[in-house]
Formats: sequence, C-alpha cells, structure tokens
Amino acid sequence: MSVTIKDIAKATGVSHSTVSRAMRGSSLISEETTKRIKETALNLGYFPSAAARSLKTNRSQALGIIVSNIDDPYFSEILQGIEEIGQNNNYSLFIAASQRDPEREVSIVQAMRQHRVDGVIICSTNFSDQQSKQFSKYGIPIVVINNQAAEDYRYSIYHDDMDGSQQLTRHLIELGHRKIAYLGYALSGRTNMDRLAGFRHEMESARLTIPPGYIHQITESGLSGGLSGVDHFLRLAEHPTALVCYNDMLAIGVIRGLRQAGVSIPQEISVTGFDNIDFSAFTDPPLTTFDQPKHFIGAEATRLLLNLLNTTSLEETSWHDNVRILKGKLLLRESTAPPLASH
Amino acid sequence: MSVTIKDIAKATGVSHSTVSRAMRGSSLISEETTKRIKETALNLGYFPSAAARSLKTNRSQALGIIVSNIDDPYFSEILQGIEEIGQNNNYSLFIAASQRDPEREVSIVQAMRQHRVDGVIICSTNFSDQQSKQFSKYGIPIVVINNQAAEDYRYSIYHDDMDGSQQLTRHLIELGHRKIAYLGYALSGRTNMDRLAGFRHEMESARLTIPPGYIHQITESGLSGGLSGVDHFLRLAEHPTALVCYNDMLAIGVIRGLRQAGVSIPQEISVTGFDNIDFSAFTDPPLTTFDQPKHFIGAEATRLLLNLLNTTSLEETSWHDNVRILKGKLLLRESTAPPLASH
DNA sequence: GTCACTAATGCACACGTGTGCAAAGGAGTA
DNA sequence: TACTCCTTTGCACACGTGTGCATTAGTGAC
Repeated sequence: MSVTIKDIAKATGVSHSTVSRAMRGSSLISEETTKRIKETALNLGYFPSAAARSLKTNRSQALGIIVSNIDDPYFSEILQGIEEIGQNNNYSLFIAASQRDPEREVSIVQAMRQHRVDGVIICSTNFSDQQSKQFSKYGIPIVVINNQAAEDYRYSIYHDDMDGSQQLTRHLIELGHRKIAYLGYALSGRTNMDRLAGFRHEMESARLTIPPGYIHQITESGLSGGLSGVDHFLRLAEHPTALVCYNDMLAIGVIRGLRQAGVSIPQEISVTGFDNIDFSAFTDPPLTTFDQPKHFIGAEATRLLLNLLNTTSLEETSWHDNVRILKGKLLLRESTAPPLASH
Repeated sequence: MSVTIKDIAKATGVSHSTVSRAMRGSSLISEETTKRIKETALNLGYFPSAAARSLKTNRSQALGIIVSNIDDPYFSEILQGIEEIGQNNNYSLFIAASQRDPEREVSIVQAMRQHRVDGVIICSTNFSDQQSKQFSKYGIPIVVINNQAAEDYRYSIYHDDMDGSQQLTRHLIELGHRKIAYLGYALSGRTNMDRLAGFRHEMESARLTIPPGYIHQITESGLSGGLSGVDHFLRLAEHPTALVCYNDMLAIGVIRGLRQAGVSIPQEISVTGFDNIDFSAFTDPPLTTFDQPKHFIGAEATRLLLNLLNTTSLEETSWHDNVRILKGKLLLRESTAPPLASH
C-alpha cells in the first residue's frame, strides 16, 4: 500500500539495505548517495513503518498511559504534562481510561502488551495490583502515579496526601473550628484513605472528637457527588462548621449544594478542597485547597520512565531513589474563615 | 524477549502455522488441538505481537486522535466518548495534543503515519488543512469534528454553532436586552466565526445596533481569558446589559471577573456560555448555555470512522450523507434575566 | 604488477505472524 | 485393493526494516 524502503531503492538504483542505512544516517554510506536517497524519499512521501522497525528493534516508540477517567480535570492536567514530554522525545502515547472497571483494566493491559509498549504510566489510584504486575512480569518498565499500592519495589511518584490533609485540617482548627467533618470518595482507594488519615491525625492532635456521621464516604463521583454529600451533613442534628472534602470536584459540588440550601460560605460553613484544579479559583467563593503540581507530576513521571528506558543496567540499588514524593502547598482562598461566634 | 508463536509451537509439538490458525479460531484445526494450544498459550503468557500482525495484515488496530488540548473539559469529554467506543471495538488510541502549534501538528502527523494508524479523528478546530490532507492523500480515513474547514469532501461531524448562538442571542433579546456584547476567542477559527455570525445575524434581525467595542476577541484561552474580557467591557463608557461568551470556560471566567468587580449577575449583567461543560451547572449563578452532546459527538465520530474501516467499497455517493450536523439545545439557567428598568 | 588497506555497497537472513498450497492420513466406496 | 474425498497439519514465502558479512572498486606503497 504505502511506499516502502524498497520503492526508494528501486527509484534510486541501489539496494534496500543502502536505503535503510542512509535513512538512519549511517557513516557507511557516502554523503552523495545519502543525499540522493533522502531526496527521493521525501518526494515519494516515505514514512518508515513503525511496525516493521519495532519487529526488528524490539522498540515500539510508544508508551501506555492508563488513567481512571480522561474527563476529570485532575487526570487531564496530568495527561497534558505527560503528553508534552512524550511528544518532545518522539514517543507516541496509547492513552486508555480504566473507568475503575476491572474488565476494562484487563482489556487495556492486553492491548498494551500486544502493542509492545516500551513503558507504562499508571495514573489510576485503584488500578488492580494484579494487572499492573502483568507489565513488570514481562519486563515492561512501569511508573505509577499516586497509586494505592505504591510498594517500594516499583518506580512511583506520588504526592503526600496525608501531609496535605493535615495542613488543611490544621488550618481550620487554627481558625477556631471544632466541629469539622470529612467528605470522602470511597472508590478512590489509598488516596482517600491517606487524606482521611491526615484529617483524623490532626483532629486527635488537637484533642477534638469526631461525632458519628461526621465522616461520610460517597460512591458517586465528581460534582454531583458533592450535592449528595451536602444532603447528608445538613440532615445531621448538629451541623459541622467546616467541611474537609476529598478533592476539588467534590468541594465544588458541596459549595453549590450549600448555596442551594441557603447556607453561606464561609460564614456558616467553611469548605476545603484538594488538588487545586483550574476551576477551584473560579468558584464563589474561591476555594481554599491544597495545590498539587499536576502538570509537573505528569512531566516528571514521563521523564523518569524515559530514563528507565535508556538505562540498560537496572541496578536494584537505585530503585529506592526513584520513589519520589512531591510536596504540594496549602492555598488559602476565601472558602474558609473563622466560625460564627454562636457556634 | 517475549514469548512468540514459535515457543508455543515447540511446547505443543506442532508447527507455528498451526498455532497461528488455532489462536485465530480457524476451523481448519481440530477442536482438540486448538484447545491444547490455547491452554499452553495461556500458561506461557502469550500475547500476539501487534507489530508483526500489523506488518502482515496492514491493519494496526490503532486510531489516531488529535485534539487541541487534553485539559480543556470540552475536549476531554469528547475524548471520553471516543475512548469508550474505541475500546469496545478493540482499537487502541494514539492521543495527541496539537496545542495549536504548527510544529507539533507536523510531528503528530508524522508519528501517526509511521505507526500506520487505521484512521484518524481530528478534533481541533484550527488544525491545519495541509496537515490533515497528509492522511487522506495516503488513504487513511479521517473524520473531523467541528473543524474549521469542514469541506464536504470529507467525513465530518459538527454542531451547528450558528444556530446555537442565534438561540442564545434571541433568548437575551426576548428578555428585553438591547445592549448585548460578544466575547470571542480569536484562536478558535471557524467555531468562533460561526458563533459570532449567529450573534450578528440575530442582532440584525431585531434591528439592534452593535456599538463599537461590543465585539471583543481575546487570544488568552480558558478561564483567565474571561477575566481580561471583563476588564475590557467594564472600561466602556456604556456597559452592556448582557454578554454572549464564546464558550463556558470564558463565561465562567467572566462570572468570576464580574463578581470581583462587584457587578451582580444576572441583575446588572446577564451572561451566557456555550457547550455546557459539567462545571457550568455549578457556577454561581448556574450558567445559561447551549448544550452540546459532547460524549455523544465523540462516540458518533468513532462509530463513523469504524464504519469507514469496515466498508471496503468507498462509494463516492455516500460521502455527503456522512457530514452530520448535531443539533444542541438551549439550556436556561440563572445567569440570564431581564435587564434592570434603569437601563 | 602485486599486495594491503579502506570506502562503499549488496546479499542474505532475521524479527513474529498469516496464508496458499502441498502432503499425509483416514474413511468410505466400488 | 484401488480410488476418491475430506480432515488435519506442515512447508515455505511474504510483510518492511535492520545488520553481519562478503564483495567490489579504488588508492597507495613497495
């Protein structure tokens, strides 16, 4: 169908091996021949077949990227970072969304192994450990971002969720809040657990009790999840004065829900998010949150993976250096304030 | 490196061709042998090499997807639709972001041609016509979503921007507004032009004049673009009472900007968006906008492309049937209201 | 003129899979 | 027994590219 190396050989009157060498810029071929070959290649619109090349070289120049959802801003901002570095280094990206569905996970792993991706980035907090082992088992390097099972025998990058959650909670406590609740997202695995743990730890340090019902986990994702979270907390006999939300998406939903219920933010209830997605600066009031360098995380994970690919010697010893924890930072905006005196 | 068809052949004591046939479920091979082969394949962890298969069959089982940005909700929601259908049909996706950068466009096209993608979906309003021709020139089917150059000789899906913009503008006029302004995004090519045209058309129909400065194009994308848009309009001697924004992202930025300036919405100024991204229902006030079935658009484009791949006979005649215009619908929320009497 | 050496190119095989054709074996029929 | 037919399997080549090795031509030295 498309023009091959042989067509160029025929057109130039040389053998196909000469063309192959010339295209790769081998010093074996004379300058003049190389030039002639490259010209006709350009004229004929030749593009080397990645399939054939990959067959021979065992390199596909493709990476596999697995996320939970593409249309969640947290993931898509990371993706943008990955994409940039990947493209700069001439790697193409197979991107797939697991949708937190085990069946999809299986078929994604299958597809990527068939395509012989050179490496994989898993950016899905609850991606099955069993599936990700499929890669490492067959020698495909893998970098996990913020995975629930960030075992130290793998390369991984994650942010310190515990720390972030503690900072947010402490901020609320310092403002004078005593009745603080946590709204979690049950399907998010380790990330959610860590953030909850951070919340709990800080509450204990301040010797504050967490009344029943003040820790609520929902299974509904995203913005609308925030709405049902609000329903729950407003139904409690005693309302919390502050709400620590698992992430910005939930928090934005919560803000909307509180507004609809006629509750003023931050006067009656303070709200915090997590991640600092772009929209969190545009809510009303703007959201106090914990900033994650999402673009940077994606870029960094890709750089790490590319390093792995170019390192032939995989010394076991260097592995532990490659678990990188990226610190975020507290971002104070207007959705948090001291509680009203009456409370 | 990884286990091949020959390894299975050796382990089962048959020839590699028998294995090949058995794996594909050929009726030529006896049931018993097939079963034996499939079992050992499973045990050895065999995955067919897409490269080798693609070399032989001229089918890569991969699609190329080009968007402007991954982290724009409009695109990522479409991507989610594409991803779903693609994955259901066992196609892997090469996803790339052009960033509206000509150099990147070139390298994306190059990478996708090398990988011999079976088809391409272009979802970048201003993707260069010259580059997209590179695909059709070499027989790679291409479906364009909402492209600026939706020539009828290609398969394309787009929404009726003109119509949507007219409906929004008419809605404002019916509410009683007479001083209506348009905030556009200059880099968005045809889409922006059409929406502006719809606005103009409706204003003319109502015999309303558009004062100088009431049509403003910015080059800054996204949310922050909305802020600078507000700056412009508030600097005008006579403020508009309603603002038609190119899309939701801009509108959300505008809402924030107006809030900061102490302008009440919709009492003093009504605001409309376009696209209905998830967040637009969660602003304060919720945004009146024009709903696009983004997920459906992505899915539909993919179905169309897959149809093309499975149709051997490309009858010229059917081409025009495949320019599909998807109608959206007006979504009235609370960011629009009649103007104050004083105006 | 012979030899050694270098530069430039071609030959032939390999990568993993699919497929047309031949071959082998068995069953059935006359 | 001889023939035909069908089922099941193997042989061998092809896809497009990369590469070790052999080959050729050219240059210089003796």
